[in-house]
Amino acid sequence: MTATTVPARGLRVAELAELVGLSADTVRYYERVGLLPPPARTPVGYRAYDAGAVDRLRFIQGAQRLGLRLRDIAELLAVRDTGVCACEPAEQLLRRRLADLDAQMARLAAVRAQMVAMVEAIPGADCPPPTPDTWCPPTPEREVMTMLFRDGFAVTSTVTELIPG
Amino acid sequence: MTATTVPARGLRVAELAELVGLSADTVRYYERVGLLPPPARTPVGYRAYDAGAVDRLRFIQGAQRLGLRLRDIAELLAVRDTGVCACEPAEQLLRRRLADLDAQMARLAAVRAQMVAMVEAIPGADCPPPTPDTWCPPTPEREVMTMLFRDGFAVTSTVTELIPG
DNA sequence: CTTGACCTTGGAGTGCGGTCCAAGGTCTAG
DNA sequence: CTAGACCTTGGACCGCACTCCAAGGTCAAG
Repeated sequence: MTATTVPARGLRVAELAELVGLSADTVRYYERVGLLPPPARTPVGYRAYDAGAVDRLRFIQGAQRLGLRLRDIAELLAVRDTGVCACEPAEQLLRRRLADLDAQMARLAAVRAQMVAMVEAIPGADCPPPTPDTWCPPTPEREVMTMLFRDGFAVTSTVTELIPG
Repeated sequence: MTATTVPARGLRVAELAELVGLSADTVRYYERVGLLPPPARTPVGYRAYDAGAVDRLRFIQGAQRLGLRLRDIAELLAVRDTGVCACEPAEQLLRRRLADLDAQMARLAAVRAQMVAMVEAIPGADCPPPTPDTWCPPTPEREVMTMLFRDGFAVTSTVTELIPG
């Protein structure tokens, strides 16, 4: 059930692009790098896409939102195109990406804490002139944040474990 | 109190770089783009850095860990070099960056949830062949994560508010 | 005196994900 | 029939933060 019905003549590149919220250039770019298979052509050489292209682009956009790189997405699509279930490779990719994500979130949490500490420590008008190495205060080691996931998973982070140096 | 004492002859670019964990190329690059002032030179033209350069690089690294771009850091340093307290511009920069950071974390949390949902929904060996638009399951709207900061700040996110489409 | 490790410069290349351009062909409304 | 909006291609360019290169100068050890 694709939202908009595709005319029999096929979609022009700009029409397809607009349907999914990309630029025609981006769609052609995806074709160049192998994410989108070469579409049918009208007698005069215009690209003519069918509904599959819409789904494919939406899939790409979804995967991109998960933080996968085009390179990975291409791999996933290649497997999916086999007709074989793409779940196994997808699961590997997802699990790896999930670990990255958790690390990244922990890092961001630490950074956030340090920034909060710095903002809090900013004095009114009387801060000592350029103390080398800091612009204001050092950050002491302390617990910073707990991430509490609905799936029961939790991470607690401290500043210094994640911001060495 | 800079850890290592700087020889009277000044630090060669590679020595400075090693001291802070960068490459000599990167140090020269920082000079090119205006983050590091042109250092003294030996009679034969070699760069000769003093301890100030070490502090400056550490400052840059710290700011970089906060997610500031070199462009912003240059601005900050320019103000600091005035001799005037850099806190005011720093605070602006930090507050803006803090907002970005919170948004980014919320987005990551939502993405994480969607990924967890997808991984959980992956069937054993019997997943239906390439359903267009998904590789496996859709994500229902649901609460996903609460971030609980030590400073009393909290954010709760749901999937669909952050992953439209 | 030679060898090899450093230093200098300007400029080019990398990876990522696009974005824009020129020169030409096509299609549609008026 | 013409204007203007589309389409085609190959290739150049963007921002970011580096990273590498070539061609030449310098310096310390053996």
